[in-house]
Amino acid sequence: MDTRYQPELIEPKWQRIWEEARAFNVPNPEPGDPGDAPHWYMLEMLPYPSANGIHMGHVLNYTMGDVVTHVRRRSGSKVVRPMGWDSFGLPAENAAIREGGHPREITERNITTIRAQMKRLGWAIDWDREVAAHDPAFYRWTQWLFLRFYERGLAYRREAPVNWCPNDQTVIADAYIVDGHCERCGAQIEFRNMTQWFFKTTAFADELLDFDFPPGSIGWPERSMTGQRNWIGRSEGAEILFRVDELDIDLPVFTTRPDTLFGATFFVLAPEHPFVEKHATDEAKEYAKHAGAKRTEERAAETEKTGVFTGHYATNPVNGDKLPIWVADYVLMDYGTGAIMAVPAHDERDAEFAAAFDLPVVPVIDVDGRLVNSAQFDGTPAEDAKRAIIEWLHEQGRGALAVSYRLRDWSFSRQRYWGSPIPIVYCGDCGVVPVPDDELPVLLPDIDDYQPKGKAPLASNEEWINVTCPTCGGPARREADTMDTFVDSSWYFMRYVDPHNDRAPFDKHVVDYWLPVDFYIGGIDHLNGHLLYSRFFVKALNDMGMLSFREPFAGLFHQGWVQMGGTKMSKTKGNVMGPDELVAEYGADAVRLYILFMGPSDQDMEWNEAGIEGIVRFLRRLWRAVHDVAERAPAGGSGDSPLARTAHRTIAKVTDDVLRRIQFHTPISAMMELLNALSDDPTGDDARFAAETLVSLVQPYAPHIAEELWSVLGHERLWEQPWPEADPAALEEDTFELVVQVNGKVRDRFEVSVALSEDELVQRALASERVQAHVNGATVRKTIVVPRKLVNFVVG
RNA sequence: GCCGGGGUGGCGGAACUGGUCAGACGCGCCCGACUUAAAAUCGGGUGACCCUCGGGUCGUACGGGUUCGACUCCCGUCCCCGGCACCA
Repeated sequence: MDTRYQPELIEPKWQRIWEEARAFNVPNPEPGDPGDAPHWYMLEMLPYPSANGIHMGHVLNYTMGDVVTHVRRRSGSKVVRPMGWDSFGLPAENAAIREGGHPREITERNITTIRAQMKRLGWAIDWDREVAAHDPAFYRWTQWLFLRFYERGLAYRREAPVNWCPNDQTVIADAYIVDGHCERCGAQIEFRNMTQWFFKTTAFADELLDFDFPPGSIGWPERSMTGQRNWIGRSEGAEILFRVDELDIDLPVFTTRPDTLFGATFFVLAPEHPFVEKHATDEAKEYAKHAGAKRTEERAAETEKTGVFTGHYATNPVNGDKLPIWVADYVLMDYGTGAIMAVPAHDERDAEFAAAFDLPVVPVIDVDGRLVNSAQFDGTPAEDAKRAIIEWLHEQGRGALAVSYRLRDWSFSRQRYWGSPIPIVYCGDCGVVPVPDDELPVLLPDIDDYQPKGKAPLASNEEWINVTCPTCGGPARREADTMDTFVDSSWYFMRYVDPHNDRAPFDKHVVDYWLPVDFYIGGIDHLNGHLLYSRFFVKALNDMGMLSFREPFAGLFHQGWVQMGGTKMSKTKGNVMGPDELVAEYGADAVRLYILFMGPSDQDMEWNEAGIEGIVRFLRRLWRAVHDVAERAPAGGSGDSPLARTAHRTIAKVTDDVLRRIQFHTPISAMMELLNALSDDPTGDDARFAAETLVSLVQPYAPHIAEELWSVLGHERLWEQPWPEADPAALEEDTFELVVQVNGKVRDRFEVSVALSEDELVQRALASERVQAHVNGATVRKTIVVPRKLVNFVVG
């Protein structure tokens, strides 16, 4: 028999067997299935089909998902684990511009490559459920969902300042801007006023703050929930009306500090505030024009406060003070009301402004946190004063409790070609007209010129753009912008469970059966984008009655970045390391094990190929040991040997780490320890049991070698064998190593029976010569006994 | 500034509810076996310092504290990473 470990032979063999056996295809429940059998939705963020294929970050992500998939499957759950393609988007379009060809051809070529890479890694994916965002059978339903949002006012069009990427020639969502730069290409983002499509994410701002998962869910990491809450940025305060008497209008302000209302000494408007254009002096208008053109980051970077008096005064409703109205760029139009009451005594920014323009400062809170200079509120603690002043304002009809959010609506129209068309036409008579459902999908036409020119490439396709109005039959034009690819990824995980449905995006019963997703693995970079948008989609669709859950992802895990040279692998940085060469050299099993063995999977790791040798050695030793056992070890076994107990301990450790602790590297260490123990005694009592256990535990990590060795041990179809269970009796030890300390320092250790009483333990401990040497005749002041662990004598 | 996560051998890291001389497992390195040799493989060693070779002292960013006992809990300091940030 050839006993060399040759992954290049066994891996394709088992991959073929799994495919033929349809080992990992999982059908949906039959109609009428109550759905009470355990099931599990394992999801990993779908990949963009890059021309570079997948890199080690993907390998980490999908191997983690694979381990969980196998363990859950074999633990008795029906596990759905699909795969698909985030296949719209800029890189393919840019490649088409650069190198010619059609984005569709480029994308589909990449998908073919990546699918083969994925299959070569042996991931247990249900390929029957594969979906692709650019497939008309998929984007038909993306468009259909858009129309449902549109009908409810959750998708709308307005002119607004938006983030423009001058390099990609399109609008970018807030969540994908990093330090004022395009997250994708790195170009500096500009500020433009454009008519854009928005999803009304703010409609769910409050609800998005709560994370309400079904009982028993894994839940989200604390930092992720905190991160989204920060992004939403809820502030409680008051909206207060200040009257401009000479113009007979009210200017509302939002403040979180209504208790400082008596300290307001001036009033400031954002440069974009409509009041400025209508009522301010020419000088103030001129200032606003320049200041308003600057981006928020530029404004924040300015060290000196700037501003101009508008020529008008606002009346403080609480004391009748006439406050000069200024326009200054430290006030932002897109937060609160775009206007503030300035309280220089208690706000740093207002203080700077007051200092720069020599404006008065009136303190209204003393060192004890009580109000002063505040008439009838003097002496009230600030916290109480907030309520009291709001109440007073409310009675006067000059203010009310108010909540403000940092979150803004999601602009999702893109001025590029390779995305789903937005199913809207513009009619001279009827205005904005949605394309009727039975005309979906609005197919993305083939065009010759993808070059962005500051407007959508589709806009110049006269043949496509000119249509008849669905309402009146008159001439109309199609919307030429396409949808952000994050619209596709906001619902793909629901299409996965019902991918061939041609009557609806998905069947309610099917999504309600599988969702919410039990475990979702993906990068934390999508926290305020994709993950927030998906939650928004689910809440909206729940309101529409299309599904019964309120959260899409009941368990979330962020893998760390696989880095090279200290930065995350990415095409733009040119530090991408793919799995192909490694798989060819060491085999898929070794690559899978190694990427998980590198460290805690939620922590960033520096790619370093050197350590893979250790994993290859482990696999070779496993191979030899199991063959050795198969040939020489006796059948049966007492089940009571130290080796058997080690095997049971390993089962408990691996299971607990993977399922509860979500830690993938320590199980590998534990399996190495078991192999070390087995290698020491390959023909002993319970060697066969230990070998079978080890192979069974290795299977989720290294399924090919496990399957091969399982057959060497005389068994079949390991992938559907029950996950091993640790025998509690075997975990119980008859003896334990008693640690004896004197003054907290270990002085002796020896095996004792677990049956000994505390007194007996103390007697044994005192009997030790080493202990006596340290007690040395002194008085034992105190004795601490920790059952099954130690005895500590406090002496002296 | 606010919020979150960290700091353990030459390296990646372990120690899960304060309790087995902290350092599992692996990499690297050193020594040895096998070999003409190398590779592969196998065995041994590997926190620091001291040592009469029995062992001893110190050691988990730093300084304190709680405790019989602290990598683990508390207070303070330094540093690193991430999120939010002229958000009123």
